[in-house]
Amino acid sequence: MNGLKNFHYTHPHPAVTTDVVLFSIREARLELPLVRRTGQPFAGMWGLPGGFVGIDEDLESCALRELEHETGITGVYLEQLHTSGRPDRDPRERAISVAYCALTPADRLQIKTMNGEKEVGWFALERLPPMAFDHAEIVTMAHQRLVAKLDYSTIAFQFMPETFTLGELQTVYEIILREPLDKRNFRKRVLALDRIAATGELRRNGNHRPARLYRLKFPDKVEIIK
Amino acid sequence: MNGLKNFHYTHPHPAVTTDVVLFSIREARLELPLVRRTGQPFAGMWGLPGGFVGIDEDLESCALRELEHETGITGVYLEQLHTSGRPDRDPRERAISVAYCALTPADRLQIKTMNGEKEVGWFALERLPPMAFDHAEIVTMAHQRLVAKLDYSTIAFQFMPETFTLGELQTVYEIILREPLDKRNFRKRVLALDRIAATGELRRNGNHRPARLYRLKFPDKVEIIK
DNA sequence: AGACTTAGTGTATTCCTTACACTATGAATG
DNA sequence: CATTCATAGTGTAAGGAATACACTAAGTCT
Repeated sequence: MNGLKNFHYTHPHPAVTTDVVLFSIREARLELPLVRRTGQPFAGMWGLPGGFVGIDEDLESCALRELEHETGITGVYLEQLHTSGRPDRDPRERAISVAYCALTPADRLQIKTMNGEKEVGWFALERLPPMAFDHAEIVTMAHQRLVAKLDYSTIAFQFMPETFTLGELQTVYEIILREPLDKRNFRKRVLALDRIAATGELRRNGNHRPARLYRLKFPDKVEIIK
Repeated sequence: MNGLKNFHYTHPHPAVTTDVVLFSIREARLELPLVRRTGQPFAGMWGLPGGFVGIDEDLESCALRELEHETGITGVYLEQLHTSGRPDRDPRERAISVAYCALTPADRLQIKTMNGEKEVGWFALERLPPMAFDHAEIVTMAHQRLVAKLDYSTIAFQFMPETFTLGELQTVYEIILREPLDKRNFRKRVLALDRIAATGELRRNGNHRPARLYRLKFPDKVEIIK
């Protein structure tokens, strides 16, 4: 805390923050974590996880640090989304927010929720609460980006756990696109990408034929396709 | 100038700048304007037009203002590109740059070059000089974005003057893509977009049949296509 | 009048996308 | 142990989109 120090500039500098829209697929919905704000402004309201950029801190590091600090979530896929700088977006002082879009498989969550002092809530994209600042706009932008990237990149693979079935992968696409897909065409297309490989293992769940398990060939890479 | 004033904060704030990569097609090349730096750091080197964001100034306004101030160019198409914030990118102080990608037809230029004190130079994308800060990286990103957007948006139309021929439009595409296109297929595709309309006028230049002139139906709109 | 230069036009083929229905396999049930 | 149940897994035909390709049109220049 620098509460007692002062920093001087010959011209005024804006505050810079990062904010993260972290998507995950939970309970067959596209959901994201929001943090209950404790201080002013917008105290008590929900907002994106984020905070001020350290003076020697990279923007991505800041986004990841604040995400971990406020939600306990680490190891996500992260890409820069947009920088919002409307002069009136923060009533206290000029604040510029560099927004990031992040994706993570649902099985990486819940390891350490409620580690900070702040309340964290998961919200379905369809049922978002009123949000602080211009965070609603940022979420909209992130969603548009996600949908757009679905069909020219391998971004959806970032929702998948270590191993997964083709049925599960198809379900992820269907949830994001909000429409059913043809099973045979989906498999044909996704296998033709040559980005996933069968592990040789099977998954046995319900009273039905077991499904082959697959894994990503390049787990952390999101590629432009076609 | 605020040389005598001081601004105080309880925690350090970064400086925020905007930088603009403005593409235009000149002499059958993709070119962009750079500004000779006068002050430190990188004095004497070339850099993107840009500068500090005013404390009550929108980011886009800043980009447009600095572009006009340093190069005299106005009325361009502008879209946000990327925000660079590596802590060491400016040797003086922490500086975060919001980069914009801009496009303009060549006939809007040269109206008032050299209006400021700074030297402005146009450089072919293939023959860029050494550049200040991380501006070379920013230009690379802008170029990648432009090429990518060529085939899923109507962005290339932003290079065209009020009226133009299909041959000129095809040449623009060929310059950016660095490959020749089939004339009949190009016309079929571009007319099918239904974004340009014949004016009814003809253009007579050389010793050959005159070409029909077209204009954009929605001059300022860049749309996602297909 | 003839040569030159770019404008302007249509069709056949190939490739990709889409639509579509049945068999396979293990679990659960009685 | 036979039957039911639920999801896994597979191929082909038709339609639509992208591609390859060559000649005529019209005005200028000599």
